[in-house]
Amino acid sequence: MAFSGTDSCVSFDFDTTCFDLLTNEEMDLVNSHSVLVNYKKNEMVCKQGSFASHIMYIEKGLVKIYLEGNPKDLILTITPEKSLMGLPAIYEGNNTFLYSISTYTDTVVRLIDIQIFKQLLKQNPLFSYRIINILNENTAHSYSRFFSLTQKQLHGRLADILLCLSRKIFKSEAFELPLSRSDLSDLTSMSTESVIRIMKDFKDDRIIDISNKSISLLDIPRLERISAKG
Amino acid sequence: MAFSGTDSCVSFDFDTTCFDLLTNEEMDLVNSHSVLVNYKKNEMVCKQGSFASHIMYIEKGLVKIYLEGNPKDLILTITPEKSLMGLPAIYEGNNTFLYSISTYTDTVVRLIDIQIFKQLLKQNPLFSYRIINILNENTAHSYSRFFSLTQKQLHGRLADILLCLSRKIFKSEAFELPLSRSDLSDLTSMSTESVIRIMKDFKDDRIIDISNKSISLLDIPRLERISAKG
DNA sequence: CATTAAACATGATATATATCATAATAAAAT
DNA sequence: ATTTTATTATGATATATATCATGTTTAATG
Repeated sequence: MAFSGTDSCVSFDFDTTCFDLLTNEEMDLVNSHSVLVNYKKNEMVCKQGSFASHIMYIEKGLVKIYLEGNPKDLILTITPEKSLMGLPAIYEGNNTFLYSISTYTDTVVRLIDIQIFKQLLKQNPLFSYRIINILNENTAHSYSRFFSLTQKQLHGRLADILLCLSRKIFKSEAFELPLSRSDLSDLTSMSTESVIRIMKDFKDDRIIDISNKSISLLDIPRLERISAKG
Repeated sequence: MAFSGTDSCVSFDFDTTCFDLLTNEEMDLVNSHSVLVNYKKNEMVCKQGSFASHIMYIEKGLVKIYLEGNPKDLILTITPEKSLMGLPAIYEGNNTFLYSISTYTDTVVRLIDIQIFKQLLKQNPLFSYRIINILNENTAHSYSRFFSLTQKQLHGRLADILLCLSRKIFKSEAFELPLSRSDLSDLTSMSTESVIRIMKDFKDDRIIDISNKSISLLDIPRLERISAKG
């Protein structure tokens, strides 16, 4: 597949922030117009469709960004710390959140006044150039997932997600998964039962090992082949 | 469905260009570093994965932007004139086209040197602010389609596309469709036969009328209900 | 104009995947 | 600790949708 495989994943690399490009005065402005908020596990950080008064930056924690659906949600990305969220709300004429966000772990989020953020974009072109880079990174990621979800079948989609959780989020071949099977199903656009069955297939074939919430990828080349095949 | 319906569509509204925000000197720079190219029907304008030396602006015509897949492509958008394309290639470290583009009609494209475009972004913050708006519009559109393709079934997906072609591209309830059934299938992520069958269903139910390449939407409220229901 | 190729159409069949039903665990709450 | 609730698990069945086969119409080409 032309658009296959390993980058068809969950989140993006860009964890250098954009804030190093601000002057001291601009940084002061950010600090004086932002607040730190602590969220507990499974709390909602923002609600799709509501007015977006702020841009969010995860200082610490892990969240999901998702579209709300009936009966099933669609998780767009799992996003770790040092990430900006809510950027698409910077759109003249409709300042609402495109998606909902909720936490998997206790999470610290910096909420930055959107007007201040817009002002910085308008006055500091290197800052906005960096933001354009981040937006484009997100777009690339989004297309990659788009392709995975629409062109691959169950095994390929789940392989994509497992590879990406390992590489981009937990940066290890073995990790404790805070997501439920139902979350994995919202991430791969399949039923929860299918997630469970395919996890079992992978386990029976010694491609992964699972015990409760612990997952370890035993045969990554094989997972990559499954991902590439579709 | 929370993310249902009418904006789950093919292209975006933003046909005000960004070039009105440039100074005369900047506009001169654009003109001296861009070329107009004429493409015939069914020609490729850019190839996914190749180096992106330029940003593209459609002066006239109609194109598809798509991800190449095997065996099937995934059409991301149908894009009419006065649109910028290739913006995601503005990404430090990997200047390649994320997608391929090819024409449905004879098309005139302005190719703008990407280095000049980047320079303008870095020196003119209002220009880059406008580009951020365009990127965010594209993101909103992309999520909306993402939702449609992953959460709705065939009838809903086709209804979405028909509504959007009518509203956003042809701006009429009756139009000549330059896309083949196979294109509609790449757009809705279903088989060509399914497109044909569902078009027939819609015709039998007097929701649309089709004769050869002419399509007219007879019962838009009904199409909207089909779209909303999934 | 004749010929070839492409697009459209339709029925029969196969299959991937969801849904439903019912347990068995594990986690949370009283 | 014990009840309640959520999560994981597994088999049987249903169904949406793709695939295959074949024919027809439309468009392209020599």
